[in-house]
Amino acid sequence: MKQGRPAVTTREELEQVAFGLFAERGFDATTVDDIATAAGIGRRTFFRYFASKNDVVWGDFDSALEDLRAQLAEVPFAVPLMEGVAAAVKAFNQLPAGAEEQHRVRMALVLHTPALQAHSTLRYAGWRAVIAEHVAARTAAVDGDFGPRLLAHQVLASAVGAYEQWLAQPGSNLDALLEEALSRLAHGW
Amino acid sequence: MKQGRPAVTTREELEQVAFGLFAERGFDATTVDDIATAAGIGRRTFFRYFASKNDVVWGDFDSALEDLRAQLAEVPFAVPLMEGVAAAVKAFNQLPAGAEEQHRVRMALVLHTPALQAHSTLRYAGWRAVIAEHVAARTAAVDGDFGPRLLAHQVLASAVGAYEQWLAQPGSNLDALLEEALSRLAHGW
DNA sequence: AGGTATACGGCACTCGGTGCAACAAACAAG
DNA sequence: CTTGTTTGTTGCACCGAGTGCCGTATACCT
Repeated sequence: MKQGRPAVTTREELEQVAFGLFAERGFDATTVDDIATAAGIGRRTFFRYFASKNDVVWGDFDSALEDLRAQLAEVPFAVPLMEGVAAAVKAFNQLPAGAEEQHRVRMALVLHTPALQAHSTLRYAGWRAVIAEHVAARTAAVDGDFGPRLLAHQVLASAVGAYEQWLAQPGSNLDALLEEALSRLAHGW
Repeated sequence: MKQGRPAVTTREELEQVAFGLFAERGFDATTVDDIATAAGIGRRTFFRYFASKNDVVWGDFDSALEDLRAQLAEVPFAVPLMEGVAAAVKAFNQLPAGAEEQHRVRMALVLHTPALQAHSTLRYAGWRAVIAEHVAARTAAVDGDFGPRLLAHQVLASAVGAYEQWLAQPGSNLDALLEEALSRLAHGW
């Protein structure tokens, strides 16, 4: 069944290697060549695993998005819109115990490195689309309506704001920050 | 008094040339060489006028930010926070009659071109900083407080959402969309 | 043993961006 | 008019990300 030459490494392994280098010399000072060499693969091969150097930092964000989509779909229809969204967003950002430190490093990279800050917008678009889709489905919005898109923007802004605060304040509680940010929003919806 | 070799062109002129090419072939298919050649300058010179190809699209955003800052500073202390912010944001996005079409083109580029979407985040950071600074000043927040940063994120999200809607719906009213988006937020603050 | 599917990775190229150094054009002072 | 100073232009060489092409390597299957 399993035909073809076996892959010589994995995204996870490359991620490990790359994060090591990023921690050492910083994201910008690490070239794709550095990563490839450190991982013992060809530079060209690196780009088979990740579409760009930026994408390394995001792990498999796409499957995480699928989880979010599933989370949202499971929310009972009786639950008020914002309540369900807030619950799903918080669940989305719940980390398995022990992964906290790693997640801090990852998010610090994303939020404090200009190149990654910029790139993040493209990833956020997919995230917003999941939220907007859910909102549209739950509010009987017609295509092109303002509501879903706007709410998705505002929810994302709340989440990013919460993350910034979480990173800026060591020891703070991400879940509580998300709750605070999203409950502010809820008043308007 | 006016010493030195005179500049051979201006940012505005380069902007004109560049927008012409962008309209013709699209942003990505236009190289910096194309712009420089079309403007009759050297490629290296282009980068004396704009730090990057992306920045061409933003005109002199920095001075616009200064206007926003001034707008906010002028808001009487008696005016409720969100009311003042909303007024300033709407004023910031008020266009001189006739400039509407040009502004649509500019914003469509920013919001619909991946490379520019990504870059926009870096510009937005400055914009958010202006808002956050104002909010901090008007709410007696101490440094590191969550409020100002979060509100800035949410206000920006509202504005971007409004712009997206404005672009998606020909004939829609940007000011009204901003009003709607920001009034939603106001309930939580 | 031969075929096929899949992954690796070198090569050459494009494009954005930068540091450096030479050159050009203005004005001012002698 | 010449010389110096200031400021702007531009070519050159280089770096790094990203891509298309293509030959090669390594698995499994018949």
